Amino acid sequence: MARPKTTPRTVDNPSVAEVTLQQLLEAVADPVRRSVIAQLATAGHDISCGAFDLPVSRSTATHHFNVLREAGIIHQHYQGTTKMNSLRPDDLDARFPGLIQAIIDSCVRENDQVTEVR
Amino acid sequence: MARPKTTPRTVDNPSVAEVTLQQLLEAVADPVRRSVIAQLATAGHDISCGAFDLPVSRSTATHHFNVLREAGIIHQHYQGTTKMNSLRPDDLDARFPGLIQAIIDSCVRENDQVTEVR
DNA sequence: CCGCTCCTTCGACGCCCGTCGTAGTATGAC
DNA sequence: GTCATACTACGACGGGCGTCGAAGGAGCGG
Repeated sequence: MARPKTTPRTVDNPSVAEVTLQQLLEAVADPVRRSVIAQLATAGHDISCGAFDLPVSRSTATHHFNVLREAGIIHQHYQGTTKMNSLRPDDLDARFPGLIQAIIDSCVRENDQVTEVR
Repeated sequence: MARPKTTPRTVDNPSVAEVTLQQLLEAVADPVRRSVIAQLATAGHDISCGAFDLPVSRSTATHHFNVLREAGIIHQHYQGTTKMNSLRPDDLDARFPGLIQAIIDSCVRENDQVTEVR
């Protein structure tokens, strides 16, 4: 009712308290998602969804971004039609001390190895 | 094959170099396996396969122990017909700095929460 | 209004993993 | 030797997740 036909583009990033260890570890268990983490950590600035180098289709990529966001690993926000991604400030560290950082570090190393073999 | 009918009961625990990040994270993404980790960390001593409190059948438990061992997280050795399990000394720390310990800590906390709700 | 770009949603599909029960092997006690 | 115990190996099954393509909404620029 009186709902606008068009919904504005917003993203709701979950609060830290809503994230479970299960979610976090599942999110990180997928190589594509780890690649996203590595690219974000290496770049040091926000990256749009389309600008990632990923071996999957756009729709699959969207899925992975959702998983990462719901796990509290990345933060997303719209900027026009473009969706920007950044590693979330490590407030997750309060719930899982040291875990996020250790994971990010491992992801970066893993990614470096891959690119260095090429 | 001239393979002896009876193979003595030995376990080969993989070397650290053979473990991949993928293996480690997959291993840790399962709640049953995290429970094993938590119980080992809390106990502080070796635990036999049969002495764990797990919500799955014995054969399934065996499967999980294999995954944990191949991921370099636990060490197994026979003692008669009993197979003992221990958390592996953190030589994995060289490959994935801080990761194992952060995971173990999170597993313990997670387990504590569960038991404290009861 | 039109078209273009980005990203999302939906349904479908295939495969892998966790699960089980059964049957089997190794060890130790009697 | 016989029996009991502890764990393993194997085959089967079901559900979930990653994957895709097609179709569609949101914003931007003419």
